[in-house]
Amino acid sequence: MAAVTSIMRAHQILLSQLDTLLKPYDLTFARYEALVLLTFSKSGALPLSRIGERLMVHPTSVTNTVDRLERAGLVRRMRNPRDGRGVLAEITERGRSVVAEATENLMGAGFAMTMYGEAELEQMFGLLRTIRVAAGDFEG
Amino acid sequence: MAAVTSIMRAHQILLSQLDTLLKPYDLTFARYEALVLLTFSKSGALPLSRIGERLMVHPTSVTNTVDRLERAGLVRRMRNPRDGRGVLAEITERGRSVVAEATENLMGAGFAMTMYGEAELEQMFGLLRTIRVAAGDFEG
DNA sequence: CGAATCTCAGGGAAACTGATATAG
DNA sequence: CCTATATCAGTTGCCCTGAGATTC
Repeated sequence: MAAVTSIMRAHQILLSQLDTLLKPYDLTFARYEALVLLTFSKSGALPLSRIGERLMVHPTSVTNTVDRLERAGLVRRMRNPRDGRGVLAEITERGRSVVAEATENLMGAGFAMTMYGEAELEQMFGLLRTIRVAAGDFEG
Repeated sequence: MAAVTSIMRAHQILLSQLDTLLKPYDLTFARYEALVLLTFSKSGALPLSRIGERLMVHPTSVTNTVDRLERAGLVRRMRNPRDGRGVLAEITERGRSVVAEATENLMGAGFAMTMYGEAELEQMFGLLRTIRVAAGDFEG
Protein backbone atom coordinates (compact mmCIF):
# COMPACT_ATOMS: atom_id res chain seq x y z
CA MET A 1 0.00 0.00 0.00
CA ALA A 2 2.98 2.28 0.54
CA ALA A 3 3.77 1.90 -3.15
CA VAL A 4 0.28 3.08 -4.05
CA THR A 5 0.66 6.10 -1.81
CA SER A 6 4.03 6.79 -3.44
CA ILE A 7 2.51 6.90 -6.89
CA MET A 8 -0.35 9.09 -5.76
CA ARG A 9 1.96 11.50 -3.97
CA ALA A 10 4.50 11.62 -6.78
CA HIS A 11 1.69 12.42 -9.18
CA GLN A 12 0.49 15.19 -6.90
CA ILE A 13 3.97 16.70 -6.74
CA LEU A 14 4.64 16.45 -10.45
CA LEU A 15 1.26 17.83 -11.43
CA SER A 16 1.72 20.79 -9.15
CA GLN A 17 5.15 21.52 -10.61
CA LEU A 18 3.98 21.03 -14.16
CA ASP A 19 0.97 23.27 -13.77
CA THR A 20 3.15 25.99 -12.26
CA LEU A 21 5.68 25.75 -15.07
CA LEU A 22 2.97 25.66 -17.74
CA LYS A 23 0.94 28.53 -16.32
CA PRO A 24 2.91 31.25 -18.21
CA TYR A 25 1.76 29.61 -21.44
CA ASP A 26 -1.85 29.39 -20.24
CA LEU A 27 -1.66 25.60 -20.46
CA THR A 28 -2.76 22.91 -18.04
CA PHE A 29 -1.09 19.53 -18.14
CA ALA A 30 -4.11 18.04 -19.91
CA ARG A 31 -3.94 20.63 -22.68
CA TYR A 32 -0.16 20.35 -22.92
CA GLU A 33 -0.43 16.58 -23.28
CA ALA A 34 -2.92 16.94 -26.12
CA LEU A 35 -0.63 19.37 -27.91
CA VAL A 36 2.36 17.05 -27.54
CA LEU A 37 0.29 14.19 -28.91
CA LEU A 38 -0.55 16.25 -31.99
CA THR A 39 3.08 17.26 -32.41
CA PHE A 40 4.13 13.65 -32.60
CA SER A 41 1.46 12.66 -35.09
CA LYS A 42 2.53 12.55 -38.73
CA SER A 43 0.16 15.15 -40.15
CA GLY A 44 -0.24 17.20 -36.99
CA ALA A 45 -3.93 16.32 -36.91
CA LEU A 46 -5.95 13.61 -35.14
CA PRO A 47 -9.64 12.73 -34.71
CA LEU A 48 -10.94 13.73 -31.31
CA SER A 49 -11.88 10.13 -30.68
CA ARG A 50 -8.26 9.09 -31.18
CA ILE A 51 -7.07 11.74 -28.73
CA GLY A 52 -9.51 10.46 -26.16
CA GLU A 53 -8.23 6.91 -26.56
CA ARG A 54 -4.58 7.80 -26.28
CA LEU A 55 -5.03 10.10 -23.30
CA MET A 56 -7.60 7.80 -21.73
CA VAL A 57 -10.16 10.50 -21.12
CA HIS A 58 -13.87 10.80 -21.71
CA PRO A 59 -15.12 12.15 -25.07
CA THR A 60 -16.66 15.18 -23.40
CA SER A 61 -13.33 15.97 -21.78
CA VAL A 62 -11.66 15.96 -25.19
CA THR A 63 -14.29 18.34 -26.51
CA ASN A 64 -13.61 20.67 -23.62
CA THR A 65 -9.83 20.46 -23.97
CA VAL A 66 -9.94 21.13 -27.70
CA ASP A 67 -12.35 24.02 -27.06
CA ARG A 68 -9.79 25.70 -24.84
CA LEU A 69 -6.92 25.06 -27.23
CA GLU A 70 -8.92 26.33 -30.18
CA ARG A 71 -9.92 29.50 -28.36
CA ALA A 72 -6.24 30.09 -27.66
CA GLY A 73 -5.42 29.59 -31.34
CA LEU A 74 -3.15 26.60 -30.73
CA VAL A 75 -5.37 24.14 -32.57
CA ARG A 76 -8.03 24.28 -35.23
CA ARG A 77 -11.01 22.02 -35.89
CA MET A 78 -11.51 20.42 -39.31
CA ARG A 79 -14.06 17.97 -40.62
CA ASN A 80 -12.56 14.55 -41.09
CA PRO A 81 -12.48 14.03 -44.87
CA ARG A 82 -12.51 10.25 -44.38
CA ASP A 83 -15.44 10.12 -41.97
CA GLY A 84 -18.11 12.78 -41.91
CA ARG A 85 -18.99 11.92 -38.35
CA GLY A 86 -15.55 12.78 -37.09
CA VAL A 87 -13.71 16.00 -36.33
CA LEU A 88 -9.97 16.50 -36.58
CA ALA A 89 -7.95 18.68 -34.26
CA GLU A 90 -4.98 20.12 -36.12
CA ILE A 91 -2.13 21.90 -34.37
CA THR A 92 -1.41 25.40 -35.67
CA GLU A 93 1.96 27.06 -36.20
CA ARG A 94 1.36 29.02 -33.04
CA GLY A 95 0.57 25.77 -31.27
CA ARG A 96 3.84 24.24 -32.38
CA SER A 97 5.91 27.15 -31.18
CA VAL A 98 4.11 27.36 -27.83
CA VAL A 99 4.56 23.66 -27.11
CA ALA A 100 8.22 23.90 -28.08
CA GLU A 101 8.79 26.83 -25.73
CA ALA A 102 6.90 25.18 -22.91
CA THR A 103 8.86 21.95 -23.29
CA GLU A 104 12.12 23.85 -23.23
CA ASN A 105 10.98 25.62 -20.09
CA LEU A 106 10.15 22.32 -18.41
CA MET A 107 13.54 20.87 -19.20
CA GLY A 108 15.43 23.98 -18.22
CA ALA A 109 13.66 24.86 -14.97
CA GLY A 110 14.45 22.78 -11.90
CA PHE A 111 11.97 20.10 -12.75
CA ALA A 112 11.74 17.19 -10.34
CA MET A 113 12.65 14.50 -12.83
CA THR A 114 16.06 15.99 -13.57
CA MET A 115 17.32 14.30 -10.41
CA TYR A 116 17.14 10.89 -12.01
CA GLY A 117 19.67 9.17 -14.18
CA GLU A 118 18.79 7.51 -17.44
CA ALA A 119 18.86 4.04 -15.91
CA GLU A 120 16.51 5.00 -13.10
CA LEU A 121 14.05 6.57 -15.49
CA GLU A 122 13.97 3.43 -17.59
CA GLN A 123 13.53 1.30 -14.51
CA MET A 124 10.58 3.41 -13.39
CA PHE A 125 9.02 3.31 -16.82
CA GLY A 126 9.39 -0.47 -16.91
CA LEU A 127 7.82 -0.99 -13.51
CA LEU A 128 4.85 1.25 -14.20
CA ARG A 129 4.35 -0.30 -17.59
CA THR A 130 2.91 -3.37 -15.88
CA ILE A 131 -0.01 -1.40 -14.49
CA ARG A 132 -0.64 0.34 -17.77
CA VAL A 133 -0.58 -2.81 -19.86
CA ALA A 134 -3.01 -4.53 -17.51
CA ALA A 135 -5.36 -1.57 -17.80
CA GLY A 136 -5.26 -1.61 -21.59
CA ASP A 137 -3.02 1.38 -22.00
CA PHE A 138 -0.51 0.87 -24.86
CA GLU A 139 -2.92 0.10 -27.68
CA GLY A 140 -6.29 -0.14 -25.94
CA MET B 1 9.38 12.56 -20.39
CA ALA B 2 8.05 9.05 -20.90
CA ALA B 3 8.64 8.41 -17.21
CA VAL B 4 6.54 11.45 -16.31
CA THR B 5 3.74 10.23 -18.54
CA SER B 6 4.01 6.81 -16.91
CA ILE B 7 3.49 8.24 -13.45
CA MET B 8 0.59 10.38 -14.58
CA ARG B 9 -1.09 7.49 -16.36
CA ALA B 10 -0.48 5.01 -13.56
CA HIS B 11 -2.03 7.47 -11.15
CA GLN B 12 -5.03 7.88 -13.42
CA ILE B 13 -5.51 4.11 -13.60
CA LEU B 14 -5.06 3.50 -9.89
CA LEU B 15 -7.32 6.36 -8.89
CA SER B 16 -10.05 5.12 -11.17
CA GLN B 17 -9.79 1.59 -9.77
CA LEU B 18 -9.63 2.81 -6.20
CA ASP B 19 -12.63 5.08 -6.53
CA THR B 20 -14.64 2.26 -8.09
CA LEU B 21 -13.70 -0.16 -5.32
CA LEU B 22 -14.36 2.44 -2.62
CA LYS B 23 -17.69 3.60 -3.99
CA PRO B 24 -19.73 0.94 -2.13
CA TYR B 25 -18.45 2.46 1.11
CA ASP B 26 -19.27 5.98 -0.03
CA LEU B 27 -15.57 6.85 0.17
CA THR B 28 -13.32 8.68 -2.26
CA PHE B 29 -9.59 8.04 -2.18
CA ALA B 30 -9.03 11.36 -0.41
CA ARG B 31 -11.43 10.41 2.37
CA TYR B 32 -10.08 6.86 2.57
CA GLU B 33 -6.55 8.18 2.91
CA ALA B 34 -7.56 10.43 5.79
CA LEU B 35 -9.22 7.51 7.56
CA VAL B 36 -6.16 5.32 7.13
CA LEU B 37 -3.99 8.09 8.51
CA LEU B 38 -6.17 8.28 11.63
CA THR B 39 -6.11 4.50 11.97
CA PHE B 40 -2.34 4.52 12.14
CA SER B 41 -2.13 7.34 14.68
CA LYS B 42 -1.69 6.29 18.29
CA SER B 43 -4.83 7.79 19.76
CA GLY B 44 -6.95 7.64 16.63
CA ALA B 45 -7.15 11.44 16.59
CA LEU B 46 -5.14 14.15 14.84
CA PRO B 47 -5.35 17.94 14.46
CA LEU B 48 -6.71 18.94 11.07
CA SER B 49 -3.53 20.88 10.44
CA ARG B 50 -1.49 17.70 10.87
CA ILE B 51 -3.73 15.84 8.43
CA GLY B 52 -3.22 18.57 5.88
CA GLU B 53 0.55 18.36 6.25
CA ARG B 54 0.72 14.62 5.89
CA LEU B 55 -1.63 14.45 2.95
CA MET B 56 -0.17 17.59 1.39
CA VAL B 57 -3.49 19.30 0.86
CA HIS B 58 -4.83 22.75 1.57
CA PRO B 59 -6.47 23.48 4.96
CA THR B 60 -9.81 24.12 3.31
CA SER B 61 -9.61 20.74 1.63
CA VAL B 62 -9.12 19.08 5.01
CA THR B 63 -12.14 20.90 6.38
CA ASN B 64 -14.19 19.62 3.46
CA THR B 65 -12.91 16.06 3.76
CA VAL B 66 -13.56 15.92 7.49
CA ASP B 67 -17.03 17.42 6.93
CA ARG B 68 -17.93 14.52 4.67
CA LEU B 69 -16.49 11.93 7.01
CA GLU B 70 -18.23 13.46 9.99
CA ARG B 71 -21.57 13.55 8.21
CA ALA B 72 -21.11 9.84 7.46
CA GLY B 73 -20.37 9.16 11.12
CA LEU B 74 -16.87 7.85 10.47
CA VAL B 75 -15.11 10.65 12.32
CA ARG B 76 -15.98 13.13 15.03
CA ARG B 77 -14.63 16.61 15.70
CA MET B 78 -13.22 17.51 19.11
CA ARG B 79 -11.57 20.64 20.45
CA ASN B 80 -7.86 20.14 20.89
CA PRO B 81 -7.32 20.17 24.67
CA ARG B 82 -3.72 21.24 24.15
CA ASP B 83 -4.42 24.13 21.80
CA GLY B 84 -7.71 25.98 21.79
CA ARG B 85 -7.15 27.08 18.19
CA GLY B 86 -7.01 23.54 16.91
CA VAL B 87 -9.61 20.91 16.15
CA LEU B 88 -9.05 17.17 16.36
CA ALA B 89 -10.59 14.65 14.02
CA GLU B 90 -11.10 11.37 15.85
CA ILE B 91 -12.02 8.17 14.06
CA THR B 92 -15.16 6.45 15.38
CA GLU B 93 -15.79 2.74 15.86
CA ARG B 94 -17.87 2.82 12.72
CA GLY B 95 -15.01 4.52 10.93
CA ARG B 96 -12.60 1.81 11.98
CA SER B 97 -14.83 -0.99 10.78
CA VAL B 98 -15.56 0.72 7.45
CA VAL B 99 -11.89 1.34 6.72
CA ALA B 100 -11.08 -2.26 7.62
CA GLU B 101 -13.77 -3.60 5.29
CA ALA B 102 -12.73 -1.27 2.49
CA THR B 103 -9.08 -2.24 2.80
CA GLU B 104 -9.98 -5.91 2.72
CA ASN B 105 -12.04 -5.28 -0.39
CA LEU B 106 -9.13 -3.52 -2.08
CA MET B 107 -6.77 -6.38 -1.37
CA GLY B 108 -9.25 -9.03 -2.37
CA ALA B 109 -10.62 -7.52 -5.56
CA GLY B 110 -8.44 -7.63 -8.64
CA PHE B 111 -6.54 -4.53 -7.71
CA ALA B 112 -3.78 -3.53 -10.09
CA MET B 113 -0.98 -3.64 -7.57
CA THR B 114 -1.47 -7.31 -6.81
CA MET B 115 0.50 -8.10 -9.95
CA TYR B 116 3.72 -6.96 -8.37
CA GLY B 117 6.09 -8.91 -6.19
CA GLU B 118 7.43 -7.61 -2.94
CA ALA B 119 10.79 -6.70 -4.46
CA GLU B 120 9.20 -4.71 -7.27
CA LEU B 121 7.01 -2.78 -4.87
CA GLU B 122 10.01 -1.85 -2.77
CA GLN B 123 11.94 -0.83 -5.85
CA MET B 124 9.11 1.43 -6.96
CA PHE B 125 8.78 2.95 -3.53
CA GLY B 126 12.50 3.64 -3.44
CA LEU B 127 12.56 5.28 -6.84
CA LEU B 128 9.59 7.53 -6.15
CA ARG B 129 10.95 8.44 -2.76
CA THR B 130 13.50 10.69 -4.49
CA ILE B 131 10.79 12.95 -5.86
CA ARG B 132 8.96 13.06 -2.57
CA VAL B 133 12.00 13.88 -0.49
CA ALA B 134 12.96 16.69 -2.85
CA ALA B 135 9.46 18.13 -2.54
CA GLY B 136 9.54 18.04 1.24
CA ASP B 137 7.32 15.02 1.66
CA PHE B 138 8.55 12.73 4.47
CA GLU B 139 8.61 15.21 7.32
CA GLY B 140 7.98 18.53 5.64
C1' DC C 1 0.03 42.89 18.41
C1' DG C 2 1.54 39.19 15.20
C1' DA C 3 1.03 34.33 14.13
C1' DA C 4 -1.50 30.03 13.83
C1' DT C 5 -5.82 27.31 13.16
C1' DC C 6 -10.03 26.61 11.22
C1' DT C 7 -14.22 27.86 8.57
C1' DC C 8 -17.03 29.96 4.99
C1' DA C 9 -17.92 31.97 0.37
C1' DG C 10 -16.75 31.67 -4.20
C1' DG C 11 -14.32 30.06 -8.21
C1' DG C 12 -11.65 27.07 -11.62
C1' DA C 13 -10.40 22.80 -13.95
C1' DA C 14 -11.44 18.06 -14.79
C1' DA C 15 -14.25 14.23 -15.29
C1' DC C 16 -18.54 12.14 -15.33
C1' DT C 17 -23.92 11.04 -16.83
C1' DG C 18 -27.60 11.60 -19.97
C1' DA C 19 -29.55 13.38 -24.04
C1' DT C 20 -29.26 14.95 -28.85
C1' DA C 21 -27.80 15.74 -33.84
C1' DT C 22 -25.39 13.86 -37.59
C1' DA C 23 -23.18 10.42 -40.43
C1' DG C 24 -21.72 5.57 -41.54
C1' DC D 1 -32.30 0.30 -37.78
C1' DC D 2 -28.17 0.30 -35.18
C1' DT D 3 -23.68 2.10 -34.19
C1' DA D 4 -20.17 5.70 -33.91
C1' DT D 5 -18.73 10.54 -33.25
C1' DA D 6 -19.07 14.78 -31.20
C1' DT D 7 -21.50 18.22 -28.60
C1' DC D 8 -24.40 20.33 -24.91
C1' DA D 9 -26.43 20.72 -20.29
C1' DG D 10 -25.92 19.63 -15.74
C1' DT D 11 -23.56 17.45 -11.68
C1' DT D 12 -19.91 16.13 -8.66
C1' DG D 13 -15.44 16.12 -6.37
C1' DC D 14 -11.38 18.39 -5.55
C1' DC D 15 -8.34 22.05 -4.74
C1' DC D 16 -7.52 26.67 -4.61
C1' DT D 17 -7.88 32.11 -3.13
C1' DG D 18 -9.51 35.51 -0.04
C1' DA D 19 -11.67 36.93 4.05
C1' DG D 20 -13.30 36.15 8.67
C1' DA D 21 -13.32 34.50 13.73
C1' DT D 22 -10.89 32.52 17.50
C1' DT D 23 -6.95 31.47 20.24
C1' DC D 24 -1.92 31.35 21.34
